[in-house]
Amino acid sequence: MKIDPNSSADLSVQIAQAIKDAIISGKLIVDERLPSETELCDQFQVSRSTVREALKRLAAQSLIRTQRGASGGAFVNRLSFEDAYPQQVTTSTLLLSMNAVSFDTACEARFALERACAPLSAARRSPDHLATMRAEIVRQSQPGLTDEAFCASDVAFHRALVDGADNPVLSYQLAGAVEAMQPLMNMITFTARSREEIVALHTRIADAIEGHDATAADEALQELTSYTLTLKDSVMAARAARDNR
Amino acid sequence: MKIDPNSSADLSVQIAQAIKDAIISGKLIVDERLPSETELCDQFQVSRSTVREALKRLAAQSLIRTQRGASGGAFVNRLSFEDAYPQQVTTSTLLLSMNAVSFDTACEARFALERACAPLSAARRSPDHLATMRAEIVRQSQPGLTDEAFCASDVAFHRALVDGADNPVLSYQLAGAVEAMQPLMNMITFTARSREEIVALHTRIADAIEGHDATAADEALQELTSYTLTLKDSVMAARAARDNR
DNA sequence: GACTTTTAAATGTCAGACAATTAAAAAATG
DNA sequence: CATTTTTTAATTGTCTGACATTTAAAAGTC
Repeated sequence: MKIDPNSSADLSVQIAQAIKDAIISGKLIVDERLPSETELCDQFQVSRSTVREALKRLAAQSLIRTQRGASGGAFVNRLSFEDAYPQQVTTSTLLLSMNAVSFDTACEARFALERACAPLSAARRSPDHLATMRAEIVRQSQPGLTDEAFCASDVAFHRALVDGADNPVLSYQLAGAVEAMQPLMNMITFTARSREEIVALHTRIADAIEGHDATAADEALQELTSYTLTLKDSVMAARAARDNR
Repeated sequence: MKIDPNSSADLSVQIAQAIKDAIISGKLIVDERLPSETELCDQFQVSRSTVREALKRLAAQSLIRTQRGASGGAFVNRLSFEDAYPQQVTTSTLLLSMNAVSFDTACEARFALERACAPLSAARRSPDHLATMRAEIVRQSQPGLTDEAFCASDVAFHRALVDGADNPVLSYQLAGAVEAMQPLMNMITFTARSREEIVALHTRIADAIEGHDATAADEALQELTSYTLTLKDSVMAARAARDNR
């Protein structure tokens, strides 16, 4: 691991990159201990603050973890799917909010990806996933539910659908797409009528998944997509009318 | 923005989280300047090193950028899709390599997601995307190409297919799935025969996309999926035979 | 007015100290 | 000898103060 003394980049950035490269290339393996901060100072010929800033950069990306005390230090972290989920969700959420991604675009992406999972889920879903889906449908049918809770349950339902595909890579990728939609969905206030419709479609999806019927699941998902867009259009139209009043 | 003095978490972690929350919740908006390091020291009642470590954590996640000099400081960064791509690819790559995700699982995820994009791409692809796909097919047909270059071109082809859907959210999500597969694909050494087959399938895909034929594109992608798995199986079998010799 | 110089504010880096934590070694205890 | 307690040393976390570097704005010069 070496840094370029002629580079204009900050030293802590260069050091972080050097260590990151070593991890990606496999020169540093999971759970391996990095040299102590003092040793890294010697190695890179920089002060401890600089080394520490580099290490904090890596820690922020879950590439390393640190432990205090004797025989402590920085260790290469096994990047687990569990760790990566929330980061993926945060990033996706910020991408949507900061780049003014339209509801239609986000919705299209979400349902396109979800429809990709549905056939796999229909083939492989466990009783557990099915039970989760059914439970969320029950929750969604309860009258007193707030809009936020309804949306949260919606997310949980779709997460279960995706997880039913039993492919951690898909679940990870979809986590961002599905959960990041929640703030956008929250903007829609659901009437009793629309909730009923959504619950009906969710039930159709759950039935299809239970019956290993990929085609029926796909159809229901497609209808849910267009219904969601219809709903959004009517909410937007109503708002526009109110604002012009 | 406040931190909990009773928390056992590192101060720099708490401060980073407080600022992150402010960004996510919208209390700090894009391009807004954060207080200077000295001001943050006063505000959180900690030393400058601690504040700096917190800021480096945020910078590592592209949430802020810093500028030196007068009227410099830390600014809330607009998280662009371009910035998020490489992070997504790195994370996905590490997830695959550190969690011993099987080739089959990764392959399934990749093609499932790609098939989700294909119909949209067939409907909306620009001449530009089509030209890229054709150009990569030509490159893949050249005899002297190394396996690495062939795989890189393969990735470029599929990226163009995905980008043809003209949905930045999809492109972002797929970047991880498609590019992270490259190291795994590199493990397969492509014979002249298999390259021919792949180029033929790519041509069928490009033709279908050009003709706005979603069904044909999907069929070709499905065949490409099973061919890829066949190829991997034969390579693995050949290796096993060699090792037992 | 256009150019140059100076200044001040901000981040980047360094050096050294002490605090807090923790595992292991050493000592005490039964 | 086995177990518990104490000590020690290594390591990260935090603080303080200094200086270097960069940069935009202000001041000065022609």
